[in-house]
Formats: sequence, C-alpha cells, structure tokens
Amino acid sequence: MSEYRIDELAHAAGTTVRNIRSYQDRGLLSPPRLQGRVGIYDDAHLARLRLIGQMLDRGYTLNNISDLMGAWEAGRDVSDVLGLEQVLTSPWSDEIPGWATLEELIETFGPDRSPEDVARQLARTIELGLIEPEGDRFRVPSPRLLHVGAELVHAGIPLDAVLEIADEIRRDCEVIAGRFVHLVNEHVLADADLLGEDAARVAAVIRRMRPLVQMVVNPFVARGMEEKVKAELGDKLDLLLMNKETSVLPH
DNA sequence: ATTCTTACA
DNA sequence: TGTAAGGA
Repeated sequence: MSEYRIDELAHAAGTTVRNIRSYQDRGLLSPPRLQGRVGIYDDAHLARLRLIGQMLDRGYTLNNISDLMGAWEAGRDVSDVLGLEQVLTSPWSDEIPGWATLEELIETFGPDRSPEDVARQLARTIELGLIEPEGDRFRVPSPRLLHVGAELVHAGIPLDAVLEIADEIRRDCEVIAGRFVHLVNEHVLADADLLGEDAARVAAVIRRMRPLVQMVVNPFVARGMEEKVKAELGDKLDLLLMNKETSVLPH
C-alpha cells in the first residue's frame, strides 16, 4: 500500500491524527496531496512520521527535531548543529567566541608551565593551525576543537601529547577526506558536463560529502574505540565501564 | 461517516 | 496532546 488517509496513516505510524496535524503545522511533515478536501498521504509521510516517533522516543523535543531536519534539508552538516549546541552550552563559549588572549590560553592549558614550555607549545599550536596570532591576540578558527583539547588536558593528558595526537588525527582525516574526494572525482566528475545539466547534480553530491563522510566515519570510530580500548587496556577498563553504565543508566 | 479548522484546556 | 464544535 502506498496511499493513506490521515487516520490510516496515524495507525500505521503509531501516532494520532492530532499529532500528524500538529507536526504539519510545525513544518516537520510535508502537507498531503489534496483530493478534493481530504489529504492523501504516501510512504514518504509514513517514513518521516516513524522517524519523528523514534526521535521523540530518544528524548528529542519537537524543536530539536525541527532544527535537525531543517539543517539536513538545507544540505548542511547536521553535526554542525549538534556541535553548535555543545559550544553554546559549554562554559567556554562565553569566554572564547573565536578569539583568545595569551593569558586565557595559558590559564586554560596549564598555568603552571615553564615559559619555555609555553613558548614551544604555543608555536606548535600555531603550526597546527589551531590558533593564529593576530596583533596581541589569537584567532581561534575552531573554538570547538580548542575546547576538545582543553578537555583532554583537564582530563590529565599532557599538552604535548594532545598536540601530537591532534596532528596525527588531522593527517588521518585528510586521508579519509582524500578517499572520498577521489571517489567522487572518479565516478561523478569523470564524465560529467560541468557546464551543463550535470552541474546541479555534481554540486548536490559535493554538498552531501561532508555529512556523508561523518555518517560513515562515526560508527567506525565508535566500533574502533571499543576494540582498541579492549586491546590496549584489557579488562581493567571493562569493570570500570560496567560500573559507570549502571550508575548512568537511570536518566 | 470522515475530514478539516479553530479553539480551549 | 486530547477534545469539542461547526461545517464541508
């Protein structure tokens, strides 16, 4: 079956007629095709309703869902939306909206370092492109990235190690990005007429690249973390994680 | 009999 | 989110 009246759709999606109309009002669900005065829905509507239901079950509010769907449909990077939320709600966003003073950097990444260490690590951070000196301040191209570094340092990881791994990860990611670009270049761009009708199609593929890459990478990172943690730390950490899970679950 | 809109709780 | 009224 591919066509539904509103009550049939509601039943199939496990929601109510009232909610379907409500989602429609919020722009979460596209309007039905009209046949006379009654709305005719299809499987696309059903799929979206199921998605909405799943997200609601996972604790998203209708506003959350609205934001995410908006970002997705704008072809934007969904993780940017999530990341923005993190940055906005993290203590850092108030203090560093893209600029940092030397004092702030020292305070955040270890006030107790020797001047030599500070100078060396500062140079390294600049070399990595994490900060850019500009006048007597530093521009921070990605506050999120810097914030992650700060968290690692606060977790007890030496700044030198954090900087080194940042460089390694950057290179790893460039490899991954390179693979995808190569893929597109070979299969999409190869015989495309860039000035003709193909242009829009190619542009669409390229716009989807970033979110797609992240969608692919994320599960692999999650799986890799599990495997590597086991391999490197053994069952010591297993016990710890089990205890954590049981104490965190009831939320 | 069902759907739709509007409004209220 | 449920319910009700009024109209198509």
